[in-house]
Order: sequence, then structure tokens, then C-alpha cells
Amino acid sequence: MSAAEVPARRQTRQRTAVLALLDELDGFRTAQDLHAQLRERGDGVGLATVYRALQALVDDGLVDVLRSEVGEAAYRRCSPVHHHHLVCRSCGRTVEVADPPVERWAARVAAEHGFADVQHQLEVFGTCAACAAQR
Amino acid sequence: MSAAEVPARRQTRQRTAVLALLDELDGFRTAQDLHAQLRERGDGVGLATVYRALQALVDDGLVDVLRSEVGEAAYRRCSPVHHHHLVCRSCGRTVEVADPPVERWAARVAAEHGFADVQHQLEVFGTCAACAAQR
DNA sequence: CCCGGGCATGAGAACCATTCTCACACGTCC
DNA sequence: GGACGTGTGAGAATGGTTCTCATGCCCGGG
Repeated sequence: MSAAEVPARRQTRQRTAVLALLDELDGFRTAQDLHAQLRERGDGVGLATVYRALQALVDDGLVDVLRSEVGEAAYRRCSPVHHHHLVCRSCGRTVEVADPPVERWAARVAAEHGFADVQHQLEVFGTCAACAAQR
Repeated sequence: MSAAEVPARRQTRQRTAVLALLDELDGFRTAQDLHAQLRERGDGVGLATVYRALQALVDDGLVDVLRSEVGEAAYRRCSPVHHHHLVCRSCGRTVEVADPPVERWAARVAAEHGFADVQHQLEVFGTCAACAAQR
């Protein structure tokens, strides 16, 4: 009844490349985007493999996912502790932020309406200083 | 420089049917789902038309959209004032809730990091009392 | 160091929600 | 009532994501 045992992920060139690329970038990127960048730099990796690697990283809690307005998934290397995001809608640059108050608020509101197993999702979008300056 | 004038939406059987169905339901439903229900009850409406009608309603602020985990869009008749949602992840039943504190919090955090044109999105998911009882 | 089982990979097909196309229908205004 | 122009609908097109399956390679055991 403990945590699920690790499914023994194999260490392959492809998975290493995906994680390394995510470590370099500091914003949310789509799988297609990551795949293109890997291809450009010569690290040939199949698109399907990129998706599988990202899925595995998400399952392991090393990466966060976000859905864009148009429904595409965007991925980013994130810290494993609970946090929210402040995302630049122009360049994708992201800052992790914590908000203790909203945690309690969500729990209280849910309880008031009889909801259990509560989860919440909070993201803030804006234009970062750099992007605002150059327009 | 005033608000954009209304594009003069025509009142058709199809649009009326879509809005009427949304008024009956009190949870987020996908376009596919709504299309199937309309078809069942005899109100034949094309799938493309359902999408167009929903898009128009969203533009008019009469309907809210939410992206499911798998990326599908879900729609719900909502009040025009700013609010967040408490959604049952089992049956889709939804309660509109307000959270003034988070509005100020978002603005402050964004300002601290130099972000402008701030928007935020906050949704709470859980299992409603009814669904929790029957399992 | 060598083998073998089995997960990982990759090219392309399959999937599926959503949007587009375009000829035709019908609301709206005169 | 009639013309104009938007709305409709069936099916094709789009595009992100997942699946298929034959082949590749990681890794533990001998």
C-alpha cells in the first residue's frame, strides 16, 4: 500500500536529450516545439518518443503541463513542490509562485458545497517586462 | 471608440435550440455531447453549427469554456459577472463561486515580477456529495 | 564480457476534436 | 413579396496526439 514502485525507467539517449533541453529552457513549450529544436541541434528523436518521454516525466512529477487556449499541451521543467505559474503570454517565460491562501480558500469553498477530493488549478497570465518593452 | 457593435446575430432554430439545451443543463458539456443530445431529442442540428453557435455564445459572454484534461472544450451557460468554478469531476455539476482575494493577489504577484495585462484562471475540481454517496 | 528478455524507439497510420468549404436555405430589412 | 447576406450542413481537411509493430538497445544474469 506504499507509493507505486518505480516502473524502472531506462536511461536512453532520447530521454536524456528531452530532459536536458527542458532544463535549458525556462518557459512552457509544446511537444512539437521541443521536437523541432531537438531535430535542429542534431539530436534526432522521433516525435512519438518525445511525447512518451514527456508523459513519463509528467508522471514522475519532474515536469508540469499546461493547456493553451487552442488545446495544445505545453511542458516545462518544474520543482516538485506544489506551486502555481505566472506565465508570459508572449514569450512563455514562467515564474513559479506559491499562494498559501488559495489552498485554504479552495478547501473551504469546496466543503461548503459538499465537495470532496478537492484539487485546484490556478494560473496567471500576463506580459513580462521584456516583452512589454519591445512593443 | 465605444464597444464593438453587435454583429446582428440572426435568431435561428438551431441557435435557439443550443442555448435552450444549455439552460436546462447545469454542468460543463462538450460540443460533441450537446450535439448528440440535440440529435436524440429530434432537434437535428449539424455538428459544425453547434460549434459555431457555441463560439458565438462565448463571444457574447453568455457561455463559459473549460478545457478538460484531454484537451476537449466543455461549455456551460454562466452568469456574465466574473467568477470561478467548483466542478464535480464525476458528473460535471458546477457551482459558480467568487473569490475577491485572489484577484488582488494575482495583481500583486504579477506586479512584483514586472508582468502587465494580467489575467488569471482558477478552477476547483472535486467530487460532489451526490457522486461521493453512490460509490 | 557475452546473452537474452523486454522495454524503448521511430515512421507512418490511426484517431478525434475542431475548423473549413461551398452550395443551398432562410431570416431580415425594405 | 423579394433581394441580400448570413446561417446551415455534409463531408473534407486540419493538426495535435496516440497507436502499431517491427526493430533496437539497455541492463541484469551468467
